[in-house]
Amino acid sequence: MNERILVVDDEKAIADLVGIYLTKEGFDVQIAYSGADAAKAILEQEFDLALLDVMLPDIDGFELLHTIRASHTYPVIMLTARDAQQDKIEGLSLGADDYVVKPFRPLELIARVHAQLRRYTSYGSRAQATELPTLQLDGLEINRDARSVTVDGAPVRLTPIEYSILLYLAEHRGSVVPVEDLFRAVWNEDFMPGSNNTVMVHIRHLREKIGDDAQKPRFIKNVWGVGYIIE
Amino acid sequence: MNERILVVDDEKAIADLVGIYLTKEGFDVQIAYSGADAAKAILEQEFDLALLDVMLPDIDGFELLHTIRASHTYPVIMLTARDAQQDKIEGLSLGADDYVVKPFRPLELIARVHAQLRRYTSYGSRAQATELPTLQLDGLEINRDARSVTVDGAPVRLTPIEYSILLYLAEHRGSVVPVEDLFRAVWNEDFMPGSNNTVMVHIRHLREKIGDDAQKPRFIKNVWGVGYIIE
DNA sequence: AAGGGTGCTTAAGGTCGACTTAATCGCCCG
DNA sequence: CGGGCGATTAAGTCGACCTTAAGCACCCTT
Repeated sequence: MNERILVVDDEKAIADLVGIYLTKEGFDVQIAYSGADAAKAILEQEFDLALLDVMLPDIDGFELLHTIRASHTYPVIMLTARDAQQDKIEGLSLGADDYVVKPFRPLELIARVHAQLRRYTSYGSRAQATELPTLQLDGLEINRDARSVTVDGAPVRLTPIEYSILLYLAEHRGSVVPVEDLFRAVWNEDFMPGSNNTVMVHIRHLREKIGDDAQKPRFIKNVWGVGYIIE
Repeated sequence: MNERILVVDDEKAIADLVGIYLTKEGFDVQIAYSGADAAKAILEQEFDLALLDVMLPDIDGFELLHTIRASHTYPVIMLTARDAQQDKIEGLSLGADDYVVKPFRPLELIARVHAQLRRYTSYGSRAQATELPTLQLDGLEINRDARSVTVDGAPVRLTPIEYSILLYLAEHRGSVVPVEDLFRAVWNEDFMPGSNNTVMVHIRHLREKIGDDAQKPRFIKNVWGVGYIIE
């Protein structure tokens, strides 16, 4: 059973985008485009985590937070806009388990969601679908907390983009990741002709650092015409 | 028998939220929305810990603290508003065991409650794992009680902000702390473009005082594009 | 076997973050 | 009211990192 996540944002584009990323992560996503819909969903359904936009036309996010807390203990992450008055934002985000400032990188949001679920499922009542802070595969080890990577025990220093690429591929190991998806997850921008090359150069640097030979790669393999995969 | 906790805050929303979080942790929670109610509860009931808002319409939080201390020894944690630099010192010197600045993360509050209860119950009937007042790592030693720091045994004098930064990094050792998180934790304000530089200057002073070279740091290491880490 | 598309490599340039230094602001205290 | 200390802001340098471009190698199709 996958974790169920409630996403609340009146901006359809943002809500849908977030929904897509979370779905790709293997979550069951429910989207509400208004505070009213969200309130209804909160009362009628069970979730493992909620993502609330602070600014809603009908109900503000803080009220929804209270609605949730009245009968549930699952983590709540608030989405706040950067422009609005900071004091108000702080007040509103009071009581949330975490909050993310818009615009955010998809990977950052995903990371925070995972972090909260880790804490919730390990301390809470639910059976643990243990999301470990360190990811291990073959001789490759990724520590999310420290953002560190080791290959056969030897530490490897990666740049932010290299790390993001590796993490995304590792978290989707066993699945082919289209270059387009990879680009959007890491850069949070639309894929353009030419972006392809950018990704490739980073892949190359990455492979160099983790000791991967493009001709006979141990970790990051290319799927011709589609993208990359870690098996 | 669960520990009993008294929560005092005139803002119903906040008090209720705190109550929910504590209940979820397994505590018996009693909430007072006014200083008068709180005073009554203090006299009539026994508690293991109290959370007091400093700003109350009718009675000052410090007065409640005195009321408690007149006949009880259980830990008291003060909730202070943003501007708290002065309140902090005053509250502590007046006998509060800890303070939490609003807005706070629920997890932080819970952690402090647990810490205080551990200390309190370890002196009482219940044997418990001791909460170490001093944090040690390599040659760095941080004494929370005395707010003092030594490097290889040599005392180092830090300003409040420097100390806060070091303490936060030390408490999260092994994890990369994003500059934004660090800023929010120390300043209790939202991160703005330009805050970055402020953090850096303090990091520089800090490194200077603890004998850290930015090029090859022993304690505070930088993770490019993200933040800082003590390993 | 040839050709077009795709992936790999290399190198150069531009950008951005980290560090440093120094000047200014604000506050407490004498 | 001025001195001193700490906090903040500004400006400048340096180096790491990212992007872009171009040529080469490889794969797949016909």
